[in-house]
Amino acid sequence: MGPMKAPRPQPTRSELSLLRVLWRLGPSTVRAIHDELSREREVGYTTVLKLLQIMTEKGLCARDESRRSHVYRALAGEDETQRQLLGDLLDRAFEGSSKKLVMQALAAQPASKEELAEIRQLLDELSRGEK
Amino acid sequence: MGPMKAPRPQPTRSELSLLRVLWRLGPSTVRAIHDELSREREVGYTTVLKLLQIMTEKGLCARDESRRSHVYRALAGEDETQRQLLGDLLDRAFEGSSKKLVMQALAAQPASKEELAEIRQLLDELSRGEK
DNA sequence: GCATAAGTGCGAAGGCCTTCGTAGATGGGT
DNA sequence: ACCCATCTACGAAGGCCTTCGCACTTATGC
Repeated sequence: MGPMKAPRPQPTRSELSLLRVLWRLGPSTVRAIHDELSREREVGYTTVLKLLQIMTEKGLCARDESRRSHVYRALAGEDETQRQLLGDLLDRAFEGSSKKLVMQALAAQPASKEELAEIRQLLDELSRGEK
Repeated sequence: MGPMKAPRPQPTRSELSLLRVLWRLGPSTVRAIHDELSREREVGYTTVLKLLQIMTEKGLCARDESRRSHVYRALAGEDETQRQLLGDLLDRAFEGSSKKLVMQALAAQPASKEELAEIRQLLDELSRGEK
């Protein structure tokens, strides 16, 4: 048995909002991240900085200190994070039934016809694999 | 415009775990809820009591005090709560795209063939309405 | 070179969540 | 009537999250 590596912790609410910015912009300075985030909500510069430092400690992102303005990049992937959050919600609120979850999601937030078609296609692939 | 009635707050992690018990058991005493919850994790009796009191204040449940042992019942419905949680996650992590959410959910937590069929059926209904 | 702007690090306040101990009230059995 | 088990109420501790002010450092422009 090798050493157990700590799984990436689940991002908190505000950490996730920073991750979303990072996913959108790619590696960025605090300044850039702050500016981008400020477009959707008011937030202090040092708040963003502090959060990024915490996220770096937790392994959610990494930073390049070679320049004076450090450059942060996400370590947590978007898909990985989404699946992590979904898995958690699945356990907490849907007794692990992804069918229930999917049906509630579709019922609550109707998707467009095109999107429904894409989902159907995925469904087909899954059924085939499942056969 | 009538008076704005406060929307039901989103249940916290542990509130949700109590709601799940209430949904399963129906109206119950603290004792019964505690016993049931104890089957899955260790928790103090007064912890459950306190949480139920808080939930009552928040409007997540209501209690009948006509007997000495108060009887609690959920006010937040299961479907309603699930949709609320999904909606929140949708905003926070999926940029509001239910398609992305559904596809990640299906990819991450494969459902059985039967379940996939049920989902497909729902999809058909939605497509029809969407036409 | 010096003032100013921009950047990082530190620490701490305040809020919410979770948990539970303890006190006091109430009912049941003998 | 009394004792014990059961119940509710209250408060508070501790943890994590979020936010930011302040001090210090480092580049930039005149």
